[in-house]
Amino acid sequence: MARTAGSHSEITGPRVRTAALALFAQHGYAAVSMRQIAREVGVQAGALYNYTPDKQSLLFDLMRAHLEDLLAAHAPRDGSDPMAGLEHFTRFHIQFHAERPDEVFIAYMELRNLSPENFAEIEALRRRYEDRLETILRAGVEAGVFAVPDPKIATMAVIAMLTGVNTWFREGGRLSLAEVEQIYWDMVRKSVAI
Amino acid sequence: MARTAGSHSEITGPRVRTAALALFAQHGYAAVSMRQIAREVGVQAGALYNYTPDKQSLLFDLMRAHLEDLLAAHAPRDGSDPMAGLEHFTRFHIQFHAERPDEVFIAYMELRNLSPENFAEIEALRRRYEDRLETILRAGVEAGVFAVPDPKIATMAVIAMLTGVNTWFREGGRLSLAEVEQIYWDMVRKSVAI
DNA sequence: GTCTATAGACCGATAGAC
DNA sequence: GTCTATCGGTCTATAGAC
Repeated sequence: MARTAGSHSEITGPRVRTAALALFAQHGYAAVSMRQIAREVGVQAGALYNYTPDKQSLLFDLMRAHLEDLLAAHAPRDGSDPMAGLEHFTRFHIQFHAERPDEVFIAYMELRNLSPENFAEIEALRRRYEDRLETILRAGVEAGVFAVPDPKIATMAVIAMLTGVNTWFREGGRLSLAEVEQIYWDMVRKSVAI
Repeated sequence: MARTAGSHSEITGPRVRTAALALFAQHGYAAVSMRQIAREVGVQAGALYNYTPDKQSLLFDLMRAHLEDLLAAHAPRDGSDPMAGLEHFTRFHIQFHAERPDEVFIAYMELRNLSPENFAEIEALRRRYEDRLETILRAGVEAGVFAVPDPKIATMAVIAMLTGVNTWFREGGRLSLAEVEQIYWDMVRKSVAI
């Protein structure tokens, strides 16, 4: 929608990020121009630079916000048993990712478009999340309830399996998310079972 | 390397595809220019159009060739038992994908840069490959050796888990590919076990 | 088959008026 | 805070000489 001149800083800032998120997810960071983002927001291209120093920061901020949300939303519960921790992680991961397909897509697909410094920061955040699962698996091995020869590999295998839901799951399809969750939990549980 | 004028059609054609593959994998299709590809090959940009009608066809041909190689390399063995079929599929998938990281990366990451017609053709090829695994899983369920409530979902879960190897595996790392193969086969086997 | 040159268009980012 | 205008550069694809 076209817009006349005026002051809208509290509205326009979030709108810029929302538009960038949708466009980056659909066409890819490199294929999206600042002019396209501006058109979606309803401002001219130059006005975007009141909200971001450059295009790269726009991508970085979206990815960082997503991973910080992820870490904040998954509160690891210390002391609880590994099996309950693994079930909680599995169901949480599927739900959280299903609610944010665009953010997830960007966080996986646009890593190569980050500057080296930004890439390092994003990878560190992702690693912190992976460590949550690795910790659960190691605790389960020590407790004798999981049979996992290499917890690091098992962590990567489980996360890849769970994140894969986003490539095919669509709301209103053959299965509800709760059904999908149950099927994946059964597979995860068995895959690390004694 | 710079090149003087002359006839090199049998050499240059494959070199164009090789250069495009490496550059698309590293920087992404949208971020790579025809000039970059030409520079890598050692010709001027205009000469590329002797080998491809346009940039889109270059991407499409790389993805189609990869998926046709995949289907040709995985000969399904009819009549053999489901457990052997699943182990063969698992080990084959890991090996085949580990040998072609660039092709795999492109085939997953650049789908949105295909024209609608090309996308449909690529997706049909991928679907044919997924059907191979689904057939194995259904046979195992009928034979009573697998416990899989939804073979379609289990197919997606297993393939996502196996393809995930490519995101972290590096030759010469802590584990050999044979060790990785064994760990993943154990997890796949258990995840569909009774 | 490759070259040079170029068309027609788009890009990120900035300057200065309001 | 947004606008218009623009700089200096990029791009895909094509034309025509050799």
